[in-house]
Amino acid sequence: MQKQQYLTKNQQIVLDLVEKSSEPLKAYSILFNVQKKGLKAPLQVYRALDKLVEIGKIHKIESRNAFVACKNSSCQVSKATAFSICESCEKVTEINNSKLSKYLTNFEDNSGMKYNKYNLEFFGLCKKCKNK
Amino acid sequence: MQKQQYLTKNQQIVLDLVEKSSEPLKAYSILFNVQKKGLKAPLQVYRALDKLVEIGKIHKIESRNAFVACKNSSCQVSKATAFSICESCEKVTEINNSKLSKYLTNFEDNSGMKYNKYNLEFFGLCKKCKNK
DNA sequence: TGTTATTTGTTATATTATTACAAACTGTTA
DNA sequence: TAACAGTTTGTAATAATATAACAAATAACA
Ligand SMILES: [Zn+2]
Ligand SMILES: [Zn+2]
Ligand SMILES: [Zn+2]
Ligand SMILES: [Zn+2]
Repeated sequence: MQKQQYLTKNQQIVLDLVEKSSEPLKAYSILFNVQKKGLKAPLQVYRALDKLVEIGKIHKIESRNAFVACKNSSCQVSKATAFSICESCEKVTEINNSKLSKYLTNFEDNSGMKYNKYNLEFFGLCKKCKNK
Repeated sequence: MQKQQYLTKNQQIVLDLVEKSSEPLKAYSILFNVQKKGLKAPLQVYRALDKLVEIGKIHKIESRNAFVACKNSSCQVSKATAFSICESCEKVTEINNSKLSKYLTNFEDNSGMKYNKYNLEFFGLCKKCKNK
């Protein structure tokens, strides 16, 4: 059998919720919201999240321990991700900038290490919060 | 009184331990190791860590929930950090590359957001692990 | 069908981090 | 000095995040 093509029921339930959300969701907030759909234990949510991250349908915002749906159709896997995070309202946006991704994907330093993945988080104030 | 110049006792104890370590340390591992020095509760460690991160003496590796001492003398505050992380042996190195930091510090996208901070984590295999 | 691998359900537990509040210490000023 | 304000510390309790272990159900397929 080749790599999974379809999402399992639990994965789909979790993905639907994350995609509907306008803000990053935390695992236990997801759990609370899918309990009526039958996912009763943390592990069921974490398993779904793990798989969805692996296949690039969602990303984890590491500094917030929260998850967002990928809005970037060219982002099939979670191996080159960049986000902007407002430190006031906590709005998170996935950055889709080909120059940036090219620059980082090709980045090499003198450590002899070959990078195959990166995650970048920018922090600041969004337009709205800046003007308050 | 102006901004704190000297570290408190607890901060110094925690910093000493993190600086001595060749690998990122987790908060509860730090706690275990400083208990003989009198820091008995998680909060004492977390408070020290928070302050040390704030003043740039240490950095948090977000994807690992672990802390490393800053090896970069020009890095007074934790507002522009980049790390390479080996996914096999978990070795972490702070990247000190002025081109990269200049590029990211000056990065602007079309969101109207002004960034004042970023954190970048590269993943891959270090030289040693690559040749296994 | 029987066999294997994957996914799921369930309980328990481990790990990471914060709240709340009282006590001790530090520097300032009446 | 004594009162005070601000900061740091100690302590207990608890919240929030994440994983281990194992049995049951389901899916792929020879
Ligand atoms: Zn994406
Ligand atoms: Zn904002
Ligand atoms: Zn540094
Ligand atoms: Zn390695």
